[in-house]
Amino acid sequence: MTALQLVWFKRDLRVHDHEPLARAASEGPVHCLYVIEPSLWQAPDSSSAQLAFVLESLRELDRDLRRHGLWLDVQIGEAVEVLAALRARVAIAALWSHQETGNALSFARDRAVAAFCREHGIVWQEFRQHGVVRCLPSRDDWSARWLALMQQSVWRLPAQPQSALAAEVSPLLTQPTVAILRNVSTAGDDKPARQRGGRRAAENVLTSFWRSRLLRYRSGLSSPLTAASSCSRLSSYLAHGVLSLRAVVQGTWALQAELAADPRPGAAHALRQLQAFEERLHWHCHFIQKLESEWQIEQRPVHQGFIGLREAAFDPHRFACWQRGETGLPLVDACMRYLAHTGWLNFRMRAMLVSVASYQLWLHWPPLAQHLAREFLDYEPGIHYPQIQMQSGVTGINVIRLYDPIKQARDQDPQGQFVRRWLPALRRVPDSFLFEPWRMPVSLQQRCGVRIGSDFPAPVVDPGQSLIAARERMYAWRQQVNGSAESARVLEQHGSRWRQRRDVDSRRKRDEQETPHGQLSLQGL
DNA sequence: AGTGCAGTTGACTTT
DNA sequence: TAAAGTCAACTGCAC
Repeated sequence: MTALQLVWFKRDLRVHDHEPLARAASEGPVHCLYVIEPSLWQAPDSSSAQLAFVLESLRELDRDLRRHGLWLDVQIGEAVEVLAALRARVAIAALWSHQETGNALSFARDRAVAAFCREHGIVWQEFRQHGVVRCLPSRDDWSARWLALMQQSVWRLPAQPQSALAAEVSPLLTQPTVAILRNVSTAGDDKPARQRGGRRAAENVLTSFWRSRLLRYRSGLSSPLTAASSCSRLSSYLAHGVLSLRAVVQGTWALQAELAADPRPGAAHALRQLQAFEERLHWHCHFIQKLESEWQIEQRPVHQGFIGLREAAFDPHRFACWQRGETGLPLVDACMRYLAHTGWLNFRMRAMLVSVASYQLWLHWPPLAQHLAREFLDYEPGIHYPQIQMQSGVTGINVIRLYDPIKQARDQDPQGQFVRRWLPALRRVPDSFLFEPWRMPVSLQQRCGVRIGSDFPAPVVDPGQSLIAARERMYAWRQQVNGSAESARVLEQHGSRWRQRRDVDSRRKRDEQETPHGQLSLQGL
């Protein structure tokens, strides 16, 4: 019996550009494993829709592996138990996987696996798949590290990888992978319009973005009406690793190079869109790094001076209204229902949902984070928690952004198509009242066939007053923590160095203008 | 043709 | 990926 190279798939459900798989395959016979871990899928931040997306991706992963003479062994159980059972039957030469920046549960699971490996003398080889650095000493040279990783060439499987004999490994040999997947229940997948998992779907989305949708990227990003087709829509595929971030970055660079050499007038426009997109790929890793560097921020605020800000004031009724899309604020409710239906929402509207919950409704952020984690098909813990905390104003280092849902509606959905589509009760309300239907006189309500308070909820808070109150509370609180050692620590540990660099640049530019030197100073003589 | 003025736009600051 | 306010520059128009 030859010892096998065990490749453990987690949030990296692909064959292309898979470093652990490629390296393991050059070492000896490979066995590919995915573990459906009940403790993770029963956790309050995961949902059946996400599981269904993963199962769809596993099905295609198995198919792609079989094209290379390999196959995917899908096991159900806790990771350490599954590994122990495997080890009882076959010799494991090494465990190969990508590093994962997950939640506290997957972190604990990884520690248990590490202990198991140590105990049994199994070497666990982990590799980076994002521009995220374990045990990052300083944020200062982070961008350079990101660039270096993205510039490395993509990994390919050796031509003829050697598969570990299935008979040796699996007692379920008679049951092909697809049958196992079919038996996993996804009851409760309540998102009829969600994206489908799998490599084929991912490639189609990527291709349509690069071929055409790209051109409306910047202009269509903000409005919920256009975002679904203008945004890249890669997030779910990146979150589950169906696409490799590096491959997307390199594809973006290649297309940029092509466009830079293209003399046609449209090329410059396309190039600008791609630059905006590339910036966001950067931010992707910047945020994940925060959770990697400080895993505790899943539970407590990044800035500990914000402990106590909202906890005691938590109002379960307001929270339930927000969750169900029944706040009585039309754009907020429309967005929540759209999200429940599709598992996706564009960035600006996500920010608005969190802002309204955090400020107007004055809700503590962890319950918001948990609800949205389940709703987002593209839930990526490393992006999720830092983002929610930033939008709810407890990081202490970011500008407080208070969204006015009425202004957002007027800006992003001026004709009210989005609101009317997702809130049929308001379909006949005229534009002038659509975003503040509670202002309608009763006679008008009757004429539009909607009674505010029964057919459509009355607003759960006064949106104007609650916004003003929240602003006052936030600035008072910030005043109090300003200049504290904690503020300096957060900035040092998590702050983007981008702003700093720009400040230096603009200061240099200003200095050059004010005190001309060298040849420039001769110009006026 | 130049001036004054109201209204608009954009860059920047403040909360 | 805020919103509101300030200010200077600009625009169109009347005289």
